[in-house]
Amino acid sequence: MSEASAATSKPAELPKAYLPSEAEGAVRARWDAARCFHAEPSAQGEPYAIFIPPPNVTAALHLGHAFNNSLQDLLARYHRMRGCNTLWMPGTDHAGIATQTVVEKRLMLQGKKRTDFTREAFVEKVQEWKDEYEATILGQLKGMGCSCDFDRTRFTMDDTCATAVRHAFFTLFKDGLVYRGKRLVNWDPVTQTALADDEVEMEEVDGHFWYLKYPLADGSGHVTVATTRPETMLGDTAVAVNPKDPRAVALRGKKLRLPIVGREIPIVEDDYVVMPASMGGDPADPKAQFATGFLKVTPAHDQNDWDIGQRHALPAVNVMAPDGSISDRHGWMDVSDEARAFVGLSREEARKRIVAWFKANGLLEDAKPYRHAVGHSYRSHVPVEPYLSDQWYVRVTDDRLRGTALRAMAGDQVEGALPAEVAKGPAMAGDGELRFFPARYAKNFQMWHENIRDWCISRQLWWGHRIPVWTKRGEASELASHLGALAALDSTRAVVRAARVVDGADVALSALPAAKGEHDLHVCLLDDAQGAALEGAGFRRDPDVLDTWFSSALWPLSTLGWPDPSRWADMAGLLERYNPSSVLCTAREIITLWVSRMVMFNRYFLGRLPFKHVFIHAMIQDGHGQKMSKSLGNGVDPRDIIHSHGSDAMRFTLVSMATNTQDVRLPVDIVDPHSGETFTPKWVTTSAGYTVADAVQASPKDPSKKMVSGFGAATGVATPTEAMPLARNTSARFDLGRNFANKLWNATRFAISNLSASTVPAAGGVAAPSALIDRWMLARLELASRELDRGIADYEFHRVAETLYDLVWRDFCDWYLEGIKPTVRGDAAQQAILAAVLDAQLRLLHPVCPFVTETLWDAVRAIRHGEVRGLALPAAPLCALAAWPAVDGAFADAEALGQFARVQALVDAIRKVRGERQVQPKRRIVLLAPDSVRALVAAAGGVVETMAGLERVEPSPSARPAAAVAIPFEGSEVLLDGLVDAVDADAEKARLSKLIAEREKQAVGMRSKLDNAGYVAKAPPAVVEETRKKLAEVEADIVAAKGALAALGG
RNA sequence: GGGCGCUUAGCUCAGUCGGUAGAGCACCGCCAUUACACGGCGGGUGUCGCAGGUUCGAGUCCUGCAGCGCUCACCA
Repeated sequence: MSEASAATSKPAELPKAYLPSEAEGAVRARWDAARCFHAEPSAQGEPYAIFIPPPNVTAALHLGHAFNNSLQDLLARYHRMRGCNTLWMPGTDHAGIATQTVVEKRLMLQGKKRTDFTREAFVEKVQEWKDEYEATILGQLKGMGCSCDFDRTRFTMDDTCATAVRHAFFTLFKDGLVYRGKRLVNWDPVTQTALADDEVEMEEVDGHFWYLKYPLADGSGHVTVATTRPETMLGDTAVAVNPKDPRAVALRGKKLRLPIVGREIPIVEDDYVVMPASMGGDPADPKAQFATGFLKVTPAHDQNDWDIGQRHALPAVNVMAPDGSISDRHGWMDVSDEARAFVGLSREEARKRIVAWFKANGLLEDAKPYRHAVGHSYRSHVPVEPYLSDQWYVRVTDDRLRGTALRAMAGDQVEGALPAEVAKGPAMAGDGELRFFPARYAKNFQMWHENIRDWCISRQLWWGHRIPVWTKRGEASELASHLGALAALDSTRAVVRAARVVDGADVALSALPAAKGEHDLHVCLLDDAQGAALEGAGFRRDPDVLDTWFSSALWPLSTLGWPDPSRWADMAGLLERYNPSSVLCTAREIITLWVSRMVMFNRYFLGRLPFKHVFIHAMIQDGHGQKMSKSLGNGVDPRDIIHSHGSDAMRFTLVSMATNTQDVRLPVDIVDPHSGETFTPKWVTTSAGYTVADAVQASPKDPSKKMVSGFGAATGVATPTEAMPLARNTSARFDLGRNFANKLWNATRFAISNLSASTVPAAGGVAAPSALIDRWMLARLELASRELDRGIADYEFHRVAETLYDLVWRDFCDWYLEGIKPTVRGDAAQQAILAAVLDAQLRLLHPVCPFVTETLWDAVRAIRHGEVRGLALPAAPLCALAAWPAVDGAFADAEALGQFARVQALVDAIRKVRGERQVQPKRRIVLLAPDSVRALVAAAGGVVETMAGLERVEPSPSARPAAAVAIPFEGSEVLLDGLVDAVDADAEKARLSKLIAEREKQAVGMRSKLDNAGYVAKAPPAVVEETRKKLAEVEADIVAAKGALAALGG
């Protein structure tokens, strides 16, 4: 920093209150201009890297993201200041299904749908949406002060990421870890796409158990099946019974006539079937309570039935169209006249009609209400349909994926032991190095991987990474004619595979010419170069796109230019330097969705962990205990809070809420745009049972004036207009941070005003502080800096906020600044210490409150007169670039801490009397005290006089002055004189009586302890001794107080 | 149903190795003291969810129960 620029920062320029809105923009501009946060792999320092969990581009960020990013920024700034070569990689996620859905919803408002456009035109529309929200999100991050390397901002569908995705898919395909399977998928009939297991949400639904009678084909009776989904009976291909069921023998070999359809279906025996409790089934199994012992088997519409079908070679009859309606065009051939009436019905309508049919035909035995959990699409919120279709899968159950993820876990965080087959897997760099904070979340990770199923990665969407596979279907012999041409393809850029259509099983290419039946010939291409030729030969590119998490899983690789950083500008060296990264900061639900997949992919593709630590933070809930989410629309825009309280205030408050036990509840208010008044909105309950702010709110000042709530705008229920503007949110919770930032501002302003008057240059620095209060302040600083280091290392961020709050407010403002007021202007050494403490404080605070500290930086640096030896605070042009304070352990001064604690206790005791007796603040009083107390007062160097409002200190007199008030202190009696002009004997008696009662209560507790032989014998001697000492003190206090009371004639 | 959390002041939350409970806000007094009213000084407030157990001693450890949240499973 130049002298000239220092001179321009005059203390007089600092306004009386910190105004974030005026400071933040300028600070951000200075950081950006200086490119403070740009990471260069060639630079010095231990690498410290964080990958942002890329926010999806469906909507703007809410406070949950602000929380997540405040913590990441804290970590990034702290480590940067500690000299680490720090990269915080920013970016956004394309969020395939979510983003496509919001755009489709927007089109619906215009009366259009996706299929009115070409694929390219629709993707163009989504792209526009993405551009808008990507800009909004990046702007929000900047507004929050995030120290991301924005030069390196990535998007999961940009060229760099797309290249990584393509390479990853190709590699997995080549290695046999991607396969095509005909399976039941979780099908969303509204968005008409497959969903991964974790995209399905279970919701409690009131349904029924229907008991349907299926007649035996030979007319000899019937069996009764129970079902909650009678509409699927159209696709039944068997009824199963447990072989142990006593009725099974008589039914062996018999057939049933499926009602409505007329299909003749077998009775199969399978021990999967639960027997009813009455037939010897386990009464503890809830299924045994309502099961009939006969299970209808619908392989095409139920996962378990599919498995039974596989075991008994049953056909699968799919009776539904992709939109969930009953259809005879997707695998159902034997439609009877009776059944035709149901074709075309929605699944809901079909259910009603089928139940009615059974009832009308005397085949409905019973119907019982039943509440159960049903899978719903996390996107469209309709029940998911198990649906038979061809999809692409990643074989994550392979040891190369699942096994490596489990072996990555820190040994001490593994519950029990890893499964034997996993434990014996090949060793690899990073094994045992993945650690979760808090540790309990390791279990989620472990359980997920131990029970993982193959991952369905194809999605029937238009927005996303298109699957790079070209397929031709036909008779094997016909397909074989292509083999020659395909063999000529460069094997490093193309992989060919063949699969039987009926079951998706792989077939060796060499066996294809001789194979019978329909086959698929799949060609996976690393790039599109050969695509046109394939299409010319009748191959068709797969229309589907990849699950969004496929690209997210590559984030720590793709953002660094994997597989070949050298092909991108300015990315050389990134991968080596910043992968593995240091920590991933995210929320619980992401452990399975994202953390798991990043670990598997990073280890598979690069042989390394993507990150060493996983920090899982709490969830931000609204005032009603509901998680803030983009889809619910109850999220609060961080820009609203920045507007009402400032960015630092928001950050400080969020950091203080980062405890590692509970989720955080944040009651939210609305700011009336008409009057500026803050009020509690009118709440309404949504159909799903959530409590949200009504979309349109009335001004509390003038109910005729309306406004749109954040919920209204986020859900599109109401559109803001000039007359009905969007109302910002706010929350009184952020007052904490705002007050804190303002306190720091004013303390610094005041300190500067004391220092700028000084002309004393301190050459060589202050050797060792001599005044108690200076020694104490530096000891507190030393303690705080260690506490901050610990809090950050343990990811216990609320401790960081608490430590900073106590340091600045309690120690620095309440005691240090007040205590040195009389002396600092004339004491050069103290000035140097004050200036150094100010400087150090800004640095310690910077990771949490970057804007206010940066705003004060120049002014504080300008008044530094000299160094305090042992407190290294090297100059830096910006606080963001300053070094973390190196506080010498020699400042840890237990004696000063102990002695100052006594000073504080004495001052508190005097103030308490002053407060109770309502002594005017300006009034100086007299302290009459024994030698030990006067020695303490003297050692404090005037601090007691200043803080307690003492005029003078005198020895204890032999006779108590008439107007004096006695207070017990450390077991001796201290008198205060001159409190009031005339003593109020009654008030004084009351005060003393209360004090005696308090002390008696304490004494009783301690005596009963000491009277307990067990306590004295078994408790640690130091604890017993401490109790004795305290009791003696308390008893002395009582004697003193009683003496004073007696002197008053009480 | 399995698993993981949580239940502490009116509110939002801390509470480390077991030693008689803390913070911020809110509330009540007093204070326009020349850093800050986004402030200062002082004040009251608790069957630590319930019931047992271990221990000289339990908010803290153990068991059971209740309620809340998340998560996995469940469409017989």
